[in-house]
Amino acid sequence: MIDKYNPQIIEKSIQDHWDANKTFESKIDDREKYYCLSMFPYPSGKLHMGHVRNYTIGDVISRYKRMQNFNVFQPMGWDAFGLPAENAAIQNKVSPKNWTDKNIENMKTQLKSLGLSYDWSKELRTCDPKYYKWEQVIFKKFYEAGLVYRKKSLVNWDPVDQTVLANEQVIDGMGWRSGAKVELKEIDQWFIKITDYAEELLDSLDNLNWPENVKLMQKNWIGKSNGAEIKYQILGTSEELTTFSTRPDTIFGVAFLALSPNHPLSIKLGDENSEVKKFLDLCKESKAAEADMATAEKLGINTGIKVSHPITNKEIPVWIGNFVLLDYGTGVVMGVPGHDARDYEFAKKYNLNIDQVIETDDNLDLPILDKGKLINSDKYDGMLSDKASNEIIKELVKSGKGSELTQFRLRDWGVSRQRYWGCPIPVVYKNGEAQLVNEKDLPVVLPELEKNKSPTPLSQIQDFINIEDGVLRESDTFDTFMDSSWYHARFTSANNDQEIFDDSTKYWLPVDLYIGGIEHAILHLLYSRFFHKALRDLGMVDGDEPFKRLLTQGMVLKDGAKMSKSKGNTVDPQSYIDKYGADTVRLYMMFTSPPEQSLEWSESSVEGASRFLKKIWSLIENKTYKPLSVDDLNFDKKDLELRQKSHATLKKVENDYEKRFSFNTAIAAIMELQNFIPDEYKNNDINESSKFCVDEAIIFILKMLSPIAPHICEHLWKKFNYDDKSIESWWPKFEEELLEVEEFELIIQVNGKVRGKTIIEKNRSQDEIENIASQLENVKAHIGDNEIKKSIYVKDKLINFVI
RNA sequence: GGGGAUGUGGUGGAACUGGUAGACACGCUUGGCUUAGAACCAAGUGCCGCAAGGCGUGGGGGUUCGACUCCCUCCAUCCCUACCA
Repeated sequence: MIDKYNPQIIEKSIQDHWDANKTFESKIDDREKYYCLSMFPYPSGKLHMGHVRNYTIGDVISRYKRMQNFNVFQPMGWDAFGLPAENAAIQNKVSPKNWTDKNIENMKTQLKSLGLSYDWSKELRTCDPKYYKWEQVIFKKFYEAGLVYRKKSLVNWDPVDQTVLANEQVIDGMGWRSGAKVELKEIDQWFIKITDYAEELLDSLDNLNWPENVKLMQKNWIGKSNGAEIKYQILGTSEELTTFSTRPDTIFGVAFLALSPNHPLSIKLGDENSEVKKFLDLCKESKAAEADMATAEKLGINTGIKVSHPITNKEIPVWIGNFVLLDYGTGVVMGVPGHDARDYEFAKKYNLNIDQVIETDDNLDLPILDKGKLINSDKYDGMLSDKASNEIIKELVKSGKGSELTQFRLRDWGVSRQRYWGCPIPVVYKNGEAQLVNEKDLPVVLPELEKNKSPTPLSQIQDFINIEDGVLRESDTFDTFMDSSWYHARFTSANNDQEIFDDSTKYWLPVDLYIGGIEHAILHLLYSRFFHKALRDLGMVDGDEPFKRLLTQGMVLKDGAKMSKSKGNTVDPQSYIDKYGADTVRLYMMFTSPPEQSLEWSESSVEGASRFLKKIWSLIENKTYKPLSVDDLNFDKKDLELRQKSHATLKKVENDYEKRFSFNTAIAAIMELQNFIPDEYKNNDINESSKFCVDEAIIFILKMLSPIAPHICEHLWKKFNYDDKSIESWWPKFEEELLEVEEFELIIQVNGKVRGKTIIEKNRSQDEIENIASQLENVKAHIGDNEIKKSIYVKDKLINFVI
């Protein structure tokens, strides 16, 4: 009698067994290591579908690698500092710490119920002083290495709440809580010189086994551009305005210069002129986010100042433009309306000259953005853009009005946050002068909040910031991207209180495979790469890159949209785990979409996944392995076909798991194999050769499926009783000679359309093939009386007659 | 605004290197089992057409003997845009 498949019972008992035996704790040994890391979650309270998908992918690969005899390290931890904890604390009157701790506890239980093979003995949480102590140490070392400095920069300021707002907290220009009009404000902040590594961050992308789109995004983000620095003398003074341009070939088309509203000259003019001041104030009613800046209506004001063109000496007006960023280039743009879309829009609006200085073959309407041939450019007329740029730079160098310059779009990393729930920046100010806290005095511990008191920025906690007369503590915390830039390395030495990294770090790093959401393609991954390189230069880690291979998973959607509380379209994974079991949820996640694409949630497909596991269960549950030797058996055609299918499936699944991360097609192949087993083979009273073949298929199916559905496979493996080892202790081998077939299906096309199919032996000559193909009735009918002009033969695949 | 992706039946997807479009599932239809339903089993299922056949991978154009795949162009959706993580 077949027992019913009851996932709740078997999953719980196997998970308890894993826990009790510390099955997934890793130790250094002499096997090849494999460090498989999934991006750790922000402990928001509950797992969401994106987590389930991410962590299932990582677990499938970890389990597969373990079966391939790799020494696998798969840790898990918590990105535990951040804004949501502060918001929840204000809303629910609990401290951010308690809220976070409770969430972690809950989510950890959920992760365990998914059967994820984590080494929990290395668990980290970034809000733990034992963790962030080392972050403060790193910051100090960066400071000593000259990578840290202070400068003013813009933030979203809520004048009512008197706080700095994150971009997402500014809604339609208003503070989300106060509703007050948000303004840009300049404050002093700590910066890390990521730009020192811009060139290397760009160059070493080439060697990474990462998706091309991610590498491209990083490349564009770093944004190396070659151009020129060009100086314009301000008329009536000896002062100059310096601009950066990637298109010096368009210099004869300059119609205006535009200053950033935050440029020192703009601020000076604002102090002198109330109209300018009004305009600068207007520019402050913006949001710091680039997308908002770039889509805002282009506005400007003429300063009345004029500069002289460095080549023609013509007078050029200087404007202030709200679209000019202080942080990029020199904060001054040379406006060439004929050949730049933004400059064109600006010039149209304010009736400035629009001159064409570049000509191309196909473009007629200005602005012409492509390179081409110069016109209206004096002695450079007729020259091509690239050559002209070089010549013009030469002339500017000669006259001392310019030079060649390479610029990066990448800006230094502002790490200061004016918040409570973050890692304190280990600095004190003695009489206003910043000093790093001594290493022996680290960590600077985040002060606890008074009971039932909402969190406030550290600057308002007097006991914390006032140390003694004339000595104040820094009140900013670190950007949480700091916390997540080095956790992958700390996992390897998680329990070492004496050193940040140790011999284990040397053994496990780099991460062999890093898995996480595509939304982290730029910031988190770039910061982590930078950290790794900076730590390397401090002699703290080896190698140039932290993540050898990267897998970016797509979003989990419902009704075509990202699941979110505000849209009310969330699906709670836990209810599905409770109802169907972890194996079904894991199988569903892996089967429904390839990992890199977005996944549309579908209720009924979960049923389908569950149905497949039930089929596997009823196929195997009442069967036991029978030891037989191939040499004593005589296989008939059907037996051999099944063996061929089993081995071909194993080969395909290996390729899909390893090379393509294509779990959906691997599962489809396993389903095909399961469907391929003849019904009569499913009985227990069959002859020995058939028994051997069906046993082989069962062994392969369980082995291939176990990384995805580990509980049911482990359970059935034990019952099947092939050996007394865990199912994860070895991976089967396919036999290449079984895969060789003598026949194939020839496709016959006439003018590229399929008109016939026939099964024939391989390795025939083209003449033979043509002969056979043209005999087929349907092919004959389509050729008719027409002459065959040409025939194309693709060996052992198809023949195409062209008439 | 800029950067990066995606678009294939009623649905999720497959086609890996330019060579059979729709594997594998879901759903649906019909039949079996059942008092009935659920579950399960079997057959069918891209669209139009009685059929022969034609059409078909977001729209339009191109390259090729042959295009989901390569090129141009347009449209829609999603991700990132430096203080959400």
